Amino acid sequence: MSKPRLRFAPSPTGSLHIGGARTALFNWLWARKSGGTFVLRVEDTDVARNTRASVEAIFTALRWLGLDWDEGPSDADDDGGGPHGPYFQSKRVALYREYAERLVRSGHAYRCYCTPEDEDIARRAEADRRGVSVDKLVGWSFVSPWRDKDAELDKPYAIKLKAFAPESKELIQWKDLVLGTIKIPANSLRDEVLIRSNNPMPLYNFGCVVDDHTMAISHVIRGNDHVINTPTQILLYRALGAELPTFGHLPMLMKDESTKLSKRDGAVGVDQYDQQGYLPDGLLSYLVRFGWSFGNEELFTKAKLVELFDWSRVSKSNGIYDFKKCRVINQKFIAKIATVDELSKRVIPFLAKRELLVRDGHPRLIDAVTTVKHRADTLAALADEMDFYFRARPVIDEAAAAQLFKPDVADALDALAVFAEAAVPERDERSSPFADAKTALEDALRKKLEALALDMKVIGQPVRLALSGRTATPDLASMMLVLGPNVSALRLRDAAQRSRDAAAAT
RNA sequence: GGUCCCAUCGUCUAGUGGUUAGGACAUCGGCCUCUCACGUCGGUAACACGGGUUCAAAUCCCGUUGGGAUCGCCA
Repeated sequence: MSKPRLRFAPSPTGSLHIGGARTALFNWLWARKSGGTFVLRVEDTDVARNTRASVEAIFTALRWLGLDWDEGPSDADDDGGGPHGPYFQSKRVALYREYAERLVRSGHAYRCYCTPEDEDIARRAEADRRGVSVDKLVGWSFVSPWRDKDAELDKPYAIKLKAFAPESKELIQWKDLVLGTIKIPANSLRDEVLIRSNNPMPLYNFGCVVDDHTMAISHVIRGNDHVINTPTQILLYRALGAELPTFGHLPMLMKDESTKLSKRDGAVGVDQYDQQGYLPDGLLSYLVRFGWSFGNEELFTKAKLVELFDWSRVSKSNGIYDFKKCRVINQKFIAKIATVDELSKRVIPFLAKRELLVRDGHPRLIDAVTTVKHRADTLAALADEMDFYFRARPVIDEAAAAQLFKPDVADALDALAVFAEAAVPERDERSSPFADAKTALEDALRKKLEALALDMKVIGQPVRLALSGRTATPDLASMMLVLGPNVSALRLRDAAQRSRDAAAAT
């Protein structure tokens, strides 16, 4: 048994949709789990809707997610040159033509000289006959008069598959990896156009099968909306005399119980998650739950996913996409799974957006992240929590300052500035673990307050505001530690000064 | 309407003939506490309905209801 080959075959009509990302993930997971191959193929046959920018966006999104492909384009201009290329359908038109003609010769397909206009006329006639409007005409399909003729006229023609079989009692069936055995009556199928009369691009089902066949794809894993395409594709495989791949249809992502998730429903583009500061594995942890679960665990690294993934745990029912829950998962991922090191690297661009130029390896970066990682649900929020550490002067919450910086706390703030200079250690990479240093400083601070006859409940908020400019931050000792003795003292003295000035103002 | 698929707390789910139907998120309340978080303890909350099969059904079968997909010379 040869190694599985799976593929993700997006159509470049926009940025990568989270539904597409979910599909890509499942294909990628099984390829990695099984030691198989993950192929990326671009289904760019809809010239009117495809854009170069979309191709780039999809590649960027896939790379950001870490879903690397073994075969496929290397970028929008370069086909990559894998063993089964090209990987852009637009570059494979000769192949489709060749296969279509072969099907005509073998009698599985035929040349249909009806024009789309002919079909349209027939459609209207049928609608009139039934007394309904054309857009209400369902369950009707055009039957071509050319179906059983072997004509070769000097006119444009479409190539159609002979699938329409009203008298057939046959059931087309397959064992779906997710859904189990599915049986569909052969006579419910239509004669599908394989290649148009006026356009060399193949239609979806045909291009898909020719490519999956020639690319030796063994597992076709896709959304549930493709179940209905499967029987036609099976017919195509048969006509080609090709072996059937294993099909698997994943449940859909819904907006609510009765609406499919659409572009207007908020953040549905993977790029938006990147911009908002989600972690790739955080997003993936949420997405993987649409179809797969592992007990009550909901936080997974890719490595863990590859280890745990199995088809037997894939579910059949649609799921409602919950943006809030997605955010919560990301928050937990930041707090519990992501390493401080990774977060430090990833938060830098988000600090830069706030004009805080912190370089990787900055001595306080790791400590700073340590103090706030359980307080943020995105990297953007993380950067916000860390903002005051890296600003020359904290941005003071003036409303809070008016309440907290009163003359009666000035002496206390000055005293604590002295304390900071004496008791807060300079930290570097060789320092003791942050938690230990924090505990030690906490004790010292407590003793100091006792000696000064100050109540933490009273002086806590003024100190917090002095150090950070804010009223909600990590604990005092942690902040002093990250800021260091000199900056801590400086900020406390500034606050003491303001407190005295407040007396003059009133 | 035809064809196909699906159905456990608000949401995601565990459950594969015998469970007080479990968890997570959300929600509500307590604790912790220098603030906000985090953490922690506890509460509310579900097998869509109706028939079978069986000593026993959330689990198997049938039907009903509800929901989804699809019915293009789109993908």
